[in-house]
Amino acid sequence: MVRGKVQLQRIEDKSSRQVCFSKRKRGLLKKAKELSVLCDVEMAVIIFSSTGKLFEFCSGNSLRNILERYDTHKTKSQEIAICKNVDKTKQNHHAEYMGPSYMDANPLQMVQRYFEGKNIEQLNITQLIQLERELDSTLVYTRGRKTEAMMKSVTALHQKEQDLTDENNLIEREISAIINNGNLASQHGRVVEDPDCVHPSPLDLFHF
Amino acid sequence: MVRGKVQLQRIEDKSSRQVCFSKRKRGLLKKAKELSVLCDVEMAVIIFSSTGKLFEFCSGNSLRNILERYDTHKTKSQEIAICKNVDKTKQNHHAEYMGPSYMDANPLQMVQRYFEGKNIEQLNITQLIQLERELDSTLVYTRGRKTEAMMKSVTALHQKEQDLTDENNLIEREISAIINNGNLASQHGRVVEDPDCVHPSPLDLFHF
DNA sequence: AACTATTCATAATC
DNA sequence: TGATTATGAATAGTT
Repeated sequence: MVRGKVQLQRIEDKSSRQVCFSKRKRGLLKKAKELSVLCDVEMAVIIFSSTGKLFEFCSGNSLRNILERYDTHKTKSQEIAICKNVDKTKQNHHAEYMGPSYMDANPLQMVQRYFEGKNIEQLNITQLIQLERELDSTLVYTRGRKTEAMMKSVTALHQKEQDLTDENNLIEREISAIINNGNLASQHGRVVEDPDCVHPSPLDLFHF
Repeated sequence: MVRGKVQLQRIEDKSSRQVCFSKRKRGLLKKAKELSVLCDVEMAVIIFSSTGKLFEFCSGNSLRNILERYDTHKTKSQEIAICKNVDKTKQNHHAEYMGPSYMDANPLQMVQRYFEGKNIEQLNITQLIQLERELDSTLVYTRGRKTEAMMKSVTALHQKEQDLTDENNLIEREISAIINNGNLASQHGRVVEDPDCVHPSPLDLFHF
């Protein structure tokens, strides 16, 4: 019996998670087969259980074929793909609330603690290969996040610079106006033009 | 309204098929996301519509990572063959058991969970750089260990091969001796050459 | 694109 | 584990 709406968050109890995985995996693979047959589409599903076991589905005969088609498709429209990914990550940031346990710890410490526990000296080859893969993907992820963060930072700095420039221009204009007014007042009492229209800042060219 | 059980076969009407695809694709991707989040598994879904358009889903950050893991998994049987050898020679009592807390989550999920909760604006770039450096050096170290372990494995295999070859040669000589003894007894005391000099094993070529 | 009448998936329970 | 069942979710057909 399903009680209330299912919360979309990691099931903490290991056993329940395993049972849920088993059931939902079956359900998903069934749905995948239905979709591929009913709608006559080429598709692939790859699932790694938390124990590292691989489950897969593909329409047609070969998953490898689909992956190749995927690669072809990707290299063809690489720029678009990159844009999409950026959008995805942007959305994800605001997506959902995370348990506090991960918010508190420093990620560096977290990772260090993890590797201390592993005792790399004593791992066998299989474990080393697995660890290498984990490290690699974590590194890729981290680099991505770093780049993103740096880009954001650069953009923010640029915005700040722009704001300050604008402010400077404004002040400059005000000073000019005051000086001109002073000149006018002392000379012929004429009013100055709006400086906004007269002197557009050259820095405007750097908008992006 | 759903009338009767759905037939598992291609929907012939193009329009209905398109509508069905649209609906079911959404459903499937939703289920995929639920499975990946609830059960904390790594997975990917790739769908090509009949019009050639690509739809995809992946847990974590990169579908490419998952495909790489898939490839690695597929070629794993070779690795296991190599590993068994070394694991036997160098018993790893210590590595066998590790605290379950560290074995459960992989570092990528750990790091992702940490950063997903944060807004990009709040990210500490210094933290990310430190993390990147740590991951990079651990990765380099791990690769070194892996290479070393594999070399040892290969050496051990080679040694085993050498031993077996020696044993074979010994047996061969014994057999020759027996046969020759028989010949001597029945013919007239002629002695055969040392088989070692006559038939060097081709496997000797693989010394390194 | 909405709206239901149904079937389907599955969380809880045994 | 495996089966059952009450309930929420998905969706085929209709508008």
